[in-house]
Amino acid sequence: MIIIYFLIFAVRFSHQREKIREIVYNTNSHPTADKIFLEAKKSIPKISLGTVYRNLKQLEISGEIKTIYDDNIARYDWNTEPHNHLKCKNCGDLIDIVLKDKSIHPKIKKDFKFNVDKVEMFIIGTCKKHAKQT
Amino acid sequence: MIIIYFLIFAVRFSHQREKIREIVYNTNSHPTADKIFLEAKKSIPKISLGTVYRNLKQLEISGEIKTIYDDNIARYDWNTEPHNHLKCKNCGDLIDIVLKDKSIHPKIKKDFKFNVDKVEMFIIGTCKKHAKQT
DNA sequence: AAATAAATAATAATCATTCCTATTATTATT
DNA sequence: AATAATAATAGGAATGATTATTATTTATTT
Repeated sequence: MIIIYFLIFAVRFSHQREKIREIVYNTNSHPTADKIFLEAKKSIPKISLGTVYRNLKQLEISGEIKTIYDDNIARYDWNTEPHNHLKCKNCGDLIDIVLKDKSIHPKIKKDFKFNVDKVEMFIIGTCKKHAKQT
Repeated sequence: MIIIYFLIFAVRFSHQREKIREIVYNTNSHPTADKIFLEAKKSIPKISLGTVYRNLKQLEISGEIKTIYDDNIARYDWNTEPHNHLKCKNCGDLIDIVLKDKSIHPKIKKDFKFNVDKVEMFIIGTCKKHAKQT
């Protein structure tokens, strides 16, 4: 027996979603849902936090943004290309970096029989603004 | 002027803390606070979740255990040596691995003027139990 | 054994996030 | 342009993880 599901999912235009997308795409600091909410409020005063979360999830599903977890809170990133983050323990800033080294993938596959999809890396330390001179 | 602070912090014995330490040290699955709480309850029925969290934090501060964040919940690890985790997206299991390659430290220091303390890496994919054959 | 102060149990509070529902807004159809 | 269908919203309640509060208990010192 063959069962075919058609999931018809009509995504309609919404001003709120446009604004949320615009905010994420214009922010480099990996904002939290709350930051996005406060920013969106400036132009859409009645917007609700639930709307922000719902649309962020939808934008993530459609591949337009990426969610990253910093300790236990979600942050949102316009950069959907594979990349990693430096986190300064002094200022909390997240800095995007691209490490193009893919050599660990085959190594992990060989050593642990584990198929790697993606590597989420948080490199913790002190950024140049806060480093003591060495 | 020289100011010297003596922070006298008398840590007293407690059965609850001993049990919590014992549970973490005998569990390889990176248990959550709740799991530890349920396990501790078996021998200390009146233990409270607050006690579990308070002691886990204290054990973390004293360097006896390590906290890792898996998406948005905290897990606890007896392994305080630098290591990383493979996370299977099917079963959610976390597998400890040690990647001894420290070559990214000087590279990041050079390229980004960023002093690396530690690298937290979550390698997401499918473990051997759940991998399709390739 | 009495005095002390750290640790606890129980519970309230908080914070991020998700869920619920009556209402509103977008889009397709007449 | 009006109508119908239904996706999206605002507002608020609910949830789940974690932290804070406080009266009581317990380990240690005197």
